[in-house]
Amino acid sequence: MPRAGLSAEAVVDVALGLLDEQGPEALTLAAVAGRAGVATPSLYKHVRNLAELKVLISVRVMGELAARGEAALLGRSGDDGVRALLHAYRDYIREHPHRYAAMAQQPGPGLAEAAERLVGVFYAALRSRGLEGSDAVHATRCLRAAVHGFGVLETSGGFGLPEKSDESFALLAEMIINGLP
Amino acid sequence: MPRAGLSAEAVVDVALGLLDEQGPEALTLAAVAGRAGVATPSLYKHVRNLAELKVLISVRVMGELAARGEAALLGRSGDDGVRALLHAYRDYIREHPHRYAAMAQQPGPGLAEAAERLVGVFYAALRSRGLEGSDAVHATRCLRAAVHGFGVLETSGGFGLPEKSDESFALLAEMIINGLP
DNA sequence: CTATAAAGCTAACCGCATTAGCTAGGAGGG
DNA sequence: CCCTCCTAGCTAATGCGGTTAGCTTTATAG
Repeated sequence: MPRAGLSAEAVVDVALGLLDEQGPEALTLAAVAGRAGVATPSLYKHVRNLAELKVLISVRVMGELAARGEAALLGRSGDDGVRALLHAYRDYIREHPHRYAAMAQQPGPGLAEAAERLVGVFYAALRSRGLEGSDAVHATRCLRAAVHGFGVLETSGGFGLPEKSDESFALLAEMIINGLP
Repeated sequence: MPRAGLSAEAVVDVALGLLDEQGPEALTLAAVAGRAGVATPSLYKHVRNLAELKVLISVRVMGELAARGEAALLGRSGDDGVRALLHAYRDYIREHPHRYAAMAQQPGPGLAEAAERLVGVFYAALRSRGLEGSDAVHATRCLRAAVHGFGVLETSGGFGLPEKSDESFALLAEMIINGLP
């Protein structure tokens, strides 16, 4: 019988597939192993345990999100840049709700670098808007809070009424942009 | 040996204590039973299963939060009311971070009523500020998103830098209040 | 004083994470 | 071409948490 040829990266790939298709409940080592065509304990050759797998997933997702944000910022500056970043972030959440939900965690060890890059994107957008230092720190928090909160509420079904959530988000984005110091 | 004299309410009380002191990981039927001085399966006489216990916890927390908001709104109107509501909400999250984290869920059956009351508080604040109908719906979403996002980021350690988060929150609140239609 | 509904208990099962220790594929050196 | 060694993978086993079934006991109503 040929080997499966796994690796930590491959395990994360499989786990992300599972996450996207069946949600966070389904993210179990047994399920990942099954989908990878391997017995459960074999995963431990590539990943220390479930907790570490989750960290690796977070790192991957933070990277994707940061890349989206950086792309949105390309060639834009000022309010336009901030607006594009906010919308790019929210679009990602809508495309991969489970992936995003699996990310929101404390900045434990191993996550610091990826988290820094992600926050850096917000910081960069605000710098091009003319904010620096303490002002930028506070503003970054506001941007992150708004977009994170909106994404969570939207994808977890918190918006029951028929009003279009696109409109709600546009309002939120403009409120924040116009309110920046 | 005398009976423990449990009830669904009492089970929720015990569970909340556990949640507050040891976080969401520790919220296990075994732990609740132990703290209540009862064998694990005995809990099933009061609660259908763990999922239902979590729903009951959510209902309780939503109620507490709604009560806080209603109290903050008493005797205030317009921007003042909205500001007081936002701060009251955030204060609750800081006082009971685990409790709040355990609440954020989809509006499944049994939660609808409590969720409605909670959303109603936001709606009321906005009405006194002069918003109605569709405008109020969009604005409610913005308020909830901002305060939820900020609370989650703040309590999960997302704000690493030394800048005071009180200041950040005040900025967010004012940005939103000034940006209301 | 007794009958009954409810509260509690023990025993047992299942799924999942994790560990220990064995087996075998396959690459590198002789 | 064969031997050796590393390591991916396997099986077996443990422990914990949730859940179910079925028995026992308490307390209360009649």
